[in-house]
Amino acid sequence: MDRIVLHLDIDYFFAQVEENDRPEFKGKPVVVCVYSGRDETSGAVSTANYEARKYGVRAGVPIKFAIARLKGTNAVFLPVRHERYSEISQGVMQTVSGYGEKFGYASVDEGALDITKASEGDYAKAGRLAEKLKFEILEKFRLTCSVGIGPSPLVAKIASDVNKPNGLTIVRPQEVEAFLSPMGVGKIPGIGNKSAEFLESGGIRTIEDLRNADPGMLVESFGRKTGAWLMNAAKGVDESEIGAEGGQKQLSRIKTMKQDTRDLETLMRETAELADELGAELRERRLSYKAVGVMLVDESLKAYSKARTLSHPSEDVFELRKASRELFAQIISETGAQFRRAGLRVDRLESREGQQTLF
DNA sequence: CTCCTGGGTGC
DNA sequence: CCTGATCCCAGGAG
Repeated sequence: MDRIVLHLDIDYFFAQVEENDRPEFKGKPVVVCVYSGRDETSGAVSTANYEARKYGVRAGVPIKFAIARLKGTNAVFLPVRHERYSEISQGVMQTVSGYGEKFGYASVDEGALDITKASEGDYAKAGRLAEKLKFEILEKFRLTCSVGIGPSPLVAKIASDVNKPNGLTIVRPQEVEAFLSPMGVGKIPGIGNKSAEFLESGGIRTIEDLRNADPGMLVESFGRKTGAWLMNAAKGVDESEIGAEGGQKQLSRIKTMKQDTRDLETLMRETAELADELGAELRERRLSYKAVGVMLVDESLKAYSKARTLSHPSEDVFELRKASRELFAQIISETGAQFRRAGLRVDRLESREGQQTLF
């Protein structure tokens, strides 16, 4: 039996949760923000509802830009509440996972489900399953979502994206080529702005163009692995198994500082809390780390990073502080830049004694 | 092969 | 005007 995959994406997730928690926000532009604290309105938009999107306010735009665009409207600006979204996400994804065999958590608002058996290989039945799932999520969580169904995780994900919000798009195997052909190459997950621009500069605009592109050129430009992925993706081919993801590999925290600095002690002070947070999370989840990394971003937003592998796995915050001090000092000595943002990372995580599974 | 850095992604 | 978190890959050095 050929595989059938369902991909689900909760619509404008963070903003939709805020609308549910504060029904008086419904109908207004809602902008969920990550405030950096540098000044009152510095930061970026995390999620905006559709009312706000009408004004060009989308994820990633500066908050100041959003304020300017929404001036004169009754827009609501809210800070992100990750714990709240995460709690709801777990409930939704639990519901989703009950509808199929294998489930994969793609992100806080996205999941993929293998429904080959649940649908008996029948797309009509798969569609009815999706309708039922959407209804249950609406009833239980008052959330709308967009669903795609297709013969591979890739096609299902792209399908979930074409009809939003509250969409359901089914792409049968014999329809895959016609479905993908006219789309821009940027619809393929993994092809962002940079890669799309590069491809377009070579005359490759649509997925059909990509399918007919020279494989040698793709491998030369993108490397062996990504080149091969692109050639397969253009045909909708994606053999990856759902739910095969390993445990978490890294944890990181980065913050924007009120003042630019290149002083080591200031950087240590600014990142002390980040180290504590990472330490707490390691403890809670019973993880140890085998490498430490630091990140700095200068005034022109250029990124610097350094990392070091430890001789033994550690679970200790002091070890993290000590290593980060040395890494920060190295970057400072190698450049004259003033830094705007500073961050810490613990890497190559492993489950501590007790063989608890990670997820 | 392992480690490290930088770049890209995507939300 | 410019957030924060994660993963993946390429390519160079050792």
